[in-house]
Amino acid sequence: MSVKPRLSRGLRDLLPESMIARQRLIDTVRGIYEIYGFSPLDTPAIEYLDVLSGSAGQEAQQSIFRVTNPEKEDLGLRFDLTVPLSRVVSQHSGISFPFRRYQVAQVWRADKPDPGRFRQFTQFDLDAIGAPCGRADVEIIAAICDSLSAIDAGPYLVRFSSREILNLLLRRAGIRQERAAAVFRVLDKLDKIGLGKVKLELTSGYTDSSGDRIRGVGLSAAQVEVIEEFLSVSGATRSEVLRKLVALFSSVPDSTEQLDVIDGISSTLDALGYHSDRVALDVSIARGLAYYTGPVFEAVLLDAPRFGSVFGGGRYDNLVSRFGGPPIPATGASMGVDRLLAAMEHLGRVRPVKTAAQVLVSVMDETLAGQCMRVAFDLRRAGIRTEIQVAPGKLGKQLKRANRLGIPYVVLIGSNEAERGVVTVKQMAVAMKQGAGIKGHGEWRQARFGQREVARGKVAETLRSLLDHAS
RNA sequence: GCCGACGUAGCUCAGCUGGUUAGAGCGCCUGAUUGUGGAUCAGGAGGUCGAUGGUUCGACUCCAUCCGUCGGUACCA
Repeated sequence: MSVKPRLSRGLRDLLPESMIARQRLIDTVRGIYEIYGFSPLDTPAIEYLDVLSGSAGQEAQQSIFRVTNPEKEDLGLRFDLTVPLSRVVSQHSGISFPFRRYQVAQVWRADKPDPGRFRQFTQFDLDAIGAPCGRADVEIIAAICDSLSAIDAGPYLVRFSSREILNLLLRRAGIRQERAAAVFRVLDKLDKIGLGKVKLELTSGYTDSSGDRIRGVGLSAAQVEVIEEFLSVSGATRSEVLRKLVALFSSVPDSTEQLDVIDGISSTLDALGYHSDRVALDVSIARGLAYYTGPVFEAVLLDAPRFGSVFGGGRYDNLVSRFGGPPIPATGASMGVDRLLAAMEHLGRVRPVKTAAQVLVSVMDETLAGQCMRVAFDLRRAGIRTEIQVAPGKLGKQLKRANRLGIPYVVLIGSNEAERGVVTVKQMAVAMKQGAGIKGHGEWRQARFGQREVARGKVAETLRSLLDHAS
């Protein structure tokens, strides 16, 4: 009885066609983070369950994939990279702060999968631990911008706000701090469900179209009015929004100090060239997450708003202290690699590439295979990504393979070439263009479009110049 | 998690109110002067009809449960 090949729910294979674009994106972003002087970190996929679940509520524990080991300990797969990071900085006493690291790795959540949302997915995190509010947040936001620009994701907007601004709102509206998490979670949905439903959910709740009862937070009408007034604060620039916030919160004690922090971040961003057209102060950004304590931010692709935020992050000054010791100020952001790729694919900004190979060295005649191999290795040593035909087959089949995989050049070495110490270089695209009008099979075959003979010693040089001109 | 729809070849689907050997297009493989992709033509492979149980003389078709997919909603550290 054979085993049926299959994958469990929410898991998927990433075939070469997906992996090539993905790795290029990751390489590009890694380059940005290294330019910023961040260092790489890796941690195990498996952590102790209590290490993972401490920070999150019990509802969060449900989405942890549980595992065990031969010692029968309770373990789980990491659901993000921030919690393992806070373990690392608490556990390794030799670490010197600020600890600025990046990490790209798989994480797992046992949630219901949705389009573009899987149970195993990749996050690319950038964090600075031991960095108080200010420059560290600025450089995280700047790195988000530089990454989105570098990967050519199209127009984007980083929106940021601050938990402290939201706390001012709570004080102005007379909402107790214990309700903060519930209120923020509802506010975070503004984009998705609109003001009307947000207001309902903040008060009495409502019954949605599927008949599901949505529980309300139970605020008073007067409190919701204050929130609505706050949410209507907007402006063309960050400084305009800030001016309005200063006016709005003038009656709340200490509000200017809190808003000065945001003002500082905003003006530094301006000085560095990150202006309001791509980094907006948007008071509706709450981030659902409970552990944020200061600035919070997220990024969307403006042409693909339905994919939601492709970066998310914020300041979490208390997270590390749950492993004991003093609070360590920290800030960071996480790129949703899968979501970002899905959005860019949707926008046609990811060119599908089936293979990394630029050249296929065909093998027409097994007795000449040695020569073919030598040519292939000459190309490889010249830095040209080269596949050599490793399975037997007719030339037609080999060309078909190159065509299908999108390999732009094929090197042909048969007895004709071998006798004269040359090889034939075929440019697949040129041949396709030249043969466009041809109807008959025989004529097509004999025309041998897009081919040129090159001396054996010049193959690498020739292909190098062809490739350079093509790109 | 909850509500709803759906599940037939690798993909997109057809299959009349239950009735013999389940079809098409695309894709794939082979071939059409043995050293040439494409187009065209000719062949071919591939499905225990999502799984299990039930109703029936008989089930791809009806029923139940499970699994999965899609849509909505919730969640998203």
